Amino acid sequence: MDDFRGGHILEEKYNPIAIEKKWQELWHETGVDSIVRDDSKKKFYCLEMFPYPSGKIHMGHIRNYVIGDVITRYKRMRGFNVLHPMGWDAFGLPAENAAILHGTPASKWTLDNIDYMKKQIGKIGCSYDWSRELTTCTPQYYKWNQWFFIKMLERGLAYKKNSSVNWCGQCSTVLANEQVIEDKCWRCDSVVSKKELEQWFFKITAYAEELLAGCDTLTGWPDHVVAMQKNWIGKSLGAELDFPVENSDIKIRIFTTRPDTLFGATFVCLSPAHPLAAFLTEDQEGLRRIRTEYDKQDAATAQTTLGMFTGKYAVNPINGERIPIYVATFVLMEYGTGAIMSVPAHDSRDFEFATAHNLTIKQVIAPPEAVSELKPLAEAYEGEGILIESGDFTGLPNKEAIVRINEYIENKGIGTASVKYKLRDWGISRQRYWGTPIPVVYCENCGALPVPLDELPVILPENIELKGMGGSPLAAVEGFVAAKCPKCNGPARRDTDTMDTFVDSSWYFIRYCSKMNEDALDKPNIEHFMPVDQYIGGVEHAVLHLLYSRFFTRVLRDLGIVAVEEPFTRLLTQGMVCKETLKCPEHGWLFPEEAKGGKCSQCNGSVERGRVEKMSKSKKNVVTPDELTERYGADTARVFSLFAAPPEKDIDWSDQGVEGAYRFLNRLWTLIYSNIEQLKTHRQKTHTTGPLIRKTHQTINKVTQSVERDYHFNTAIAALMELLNEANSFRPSKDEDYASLYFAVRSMLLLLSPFAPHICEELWQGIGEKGSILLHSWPEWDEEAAKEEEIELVIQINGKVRAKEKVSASLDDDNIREFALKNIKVMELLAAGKQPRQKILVKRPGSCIVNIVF
RNA sequence: GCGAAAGUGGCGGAAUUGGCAGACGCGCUGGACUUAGGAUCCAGUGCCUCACGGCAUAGGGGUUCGACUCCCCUCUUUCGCACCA
Repeated sequence: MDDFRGGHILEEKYNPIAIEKKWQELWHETGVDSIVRDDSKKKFYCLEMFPYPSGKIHMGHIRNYVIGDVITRYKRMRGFNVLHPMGWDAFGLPAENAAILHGTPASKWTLDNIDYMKKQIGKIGCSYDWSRELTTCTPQYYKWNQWFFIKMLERGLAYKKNSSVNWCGQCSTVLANEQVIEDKCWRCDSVVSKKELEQWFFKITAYAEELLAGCDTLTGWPDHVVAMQKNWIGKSLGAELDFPVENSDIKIRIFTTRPDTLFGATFVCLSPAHPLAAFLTEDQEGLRRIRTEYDKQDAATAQTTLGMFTGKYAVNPINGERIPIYVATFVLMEYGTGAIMSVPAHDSRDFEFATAHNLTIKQVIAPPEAVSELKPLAEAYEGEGILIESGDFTGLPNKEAIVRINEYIENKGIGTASVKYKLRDWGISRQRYWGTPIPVVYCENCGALPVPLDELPVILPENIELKGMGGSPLAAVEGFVAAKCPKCNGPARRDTDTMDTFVDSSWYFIRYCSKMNEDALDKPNIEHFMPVDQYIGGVEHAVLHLLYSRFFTRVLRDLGIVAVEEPFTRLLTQGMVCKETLKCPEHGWLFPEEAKGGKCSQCNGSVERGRVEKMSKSKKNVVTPDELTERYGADTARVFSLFAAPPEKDIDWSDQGVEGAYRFLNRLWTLIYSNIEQLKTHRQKTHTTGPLIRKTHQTINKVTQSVERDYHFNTAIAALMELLNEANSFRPSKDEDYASLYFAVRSMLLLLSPFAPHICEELWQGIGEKGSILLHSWPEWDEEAAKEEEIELVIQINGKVRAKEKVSASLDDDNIREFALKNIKVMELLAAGKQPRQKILVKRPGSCIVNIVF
């Protein structure tokens, strides 16, 4: 700790590059910047979404990590024992693509990238506990993916079923969704088709209800993210009913959310993929055409009225009516039962279909105000109403009818109340190389068997040649595929698929609770640190990653590993980093240096200023962290990105804004440097009162409130700028003035240190404080010292501001009102004979308002 | 189409529970110091008006002594979902 003994000499000029390097090294060497577990303090777990090691850190990462770092440093100064880890989401397709295209082994590519990115992260001065650094592509990590897989298999939460994948016939390989570009293969440009493969699934639907109910406990999450989760789970209440097929003992089971409209069902629709479709349809050729359309349709291309009559009729079980059975492409096999009853009068899709096919439309719900006079419907009526032409249920409000009809069908044995979810089970098989091997072997005699737990991990072979042809790359690796059956010891072969990388990120926050040299699932560690108190990341993970993590946490809870059910108490979804784009009508997007003087450097044509868009290489509006830290230093980069907007909003990158942040730090430096001797001398003197002391207390208050209230760092920094402005215009002459200045400067450094740690540490040492500023506690404000002696009295007449005057803060309410009445403008009105009807007084900190109403 | 969020100066953005709209920064204007300034410092800067004053928080209405804030309608933008029966 000798390095923090004070007596440090400041350079005249602020030199961020030198001081940042110095302190980063010193903090690292002395361990000041890493936080060790200390059970005497309250824990705080602050986590940023770990990066995929794509090669370089970009501004989005920087923003994410800086927000997390500020929270970490702030909470630490407030006396918390903060867990703040970092790691690498290291499995994934880009590494595999690099291997296919350039022959670089995926592991080397990944580890090299991690090396480089770790250096970049170090340069922005974030304080991580690197003893917990994890890399998901290491066997030590993915072993546990396999372990969880087997545990889930044992509990029936992992199972195999057929599912379709994107298939490129030309390359004879499976494609991930992101490798399919406009229905074509990313490499050979040939058309992609669907292929059925047997794949592994995790039964997330078993937790659907719990995940949905848990949404209501996520009070620390942004509302829209919770809404997206609920919407994704998509619960709907309804009923399942059997519609018998005429002249047969076959029944068609349908799902509906509107049993109240049962009397209005005028036809039944089957999905083209429904097993009964082929069985019932007379025109097989026609069905085949529709099936082809159905298979290739997606949300954008779907036709709403494509379908055909099967030639058969069904019986409406509630009234015995004979209604036709259709096949329709708008009915999805994956949802509900793959068959519906169509009620064209009360469902817009059914209405459209019925109109196109000339089918009966029978109204059974009337709007409450129009029961007596019904007109033919021009569109489906989907609102509330009263049942009509519905047998014994006629006259009931439809809400009530749902309940009564559900009871009726259950009693009659023709149906049952039913709950459906949009949420599907999570398919985790990937026909890919760079991922966690699925720990299953197939024996000819014994079938599919999990690898015994004590044989884990199943190691992913490295340095294999990837050609990008054929099915799963691992299938071509002889040494990997060959295995022994754990049951009969006979020859067996391994599953050659790997797991979805979302598996890796579904529990990494639990792994961090223990150091890398400790047991991965150490219960006391997990119990101590979980849940994550503050999670920070992009909205793009609002559904999948967060939902999978919530699912995994519950599975791990059921396995006795975790005690909590929700992994993330508070969630902050930070906005994107955007920048203005520049475009030449001839040459497209331009770099700023190609558009000097508003002219395109190639054709000299005038440049259009494009929209402000998310930074991306293709739009040529990227600022790299490297150029920024080399030019201005990390502290400037940090201050700008925090000052530009509150964290949840997008920020608009501006080079001039960065300059502004840099100037702010320079002004701070200059203020301290130019008063350094007096500051050092008056360090010990107790300060007195005065405007600067008062402003300092107010600033401590303001900064603390801004941080506490939703991490609004932009207003916190603004308050510090105000204090600096006031300190700059303060002209000290007496000893006590310098003592005041010292107090202001010292507080300012403490308050600014989470935002700009390097410069604050340098100046802290410069003014002769002892010990690292990082270990200092957050300053407290004194309510009394922050109070103004004089307050501003705003005088309103009929709600309009007419005058402002300074009055003593000690005046009581009546005195203030009296004072306001003596105002010249008020007097004029009084003299004119008007009588005030009301005198409303509002007190605010530092000011008060009197509204005189005539 | 459905759902959610948002709309404030030339720009990014401020404004506890309804209580001085525009904090702070950028930009711009003028000045100082300079051989010079794209450095630094000082002053000014919502709009209209010579001024008194008036008008301003997407637009329109309402509640209120008082509305960026609450209520109703309209417009625009962004995001999510998109045949989920």
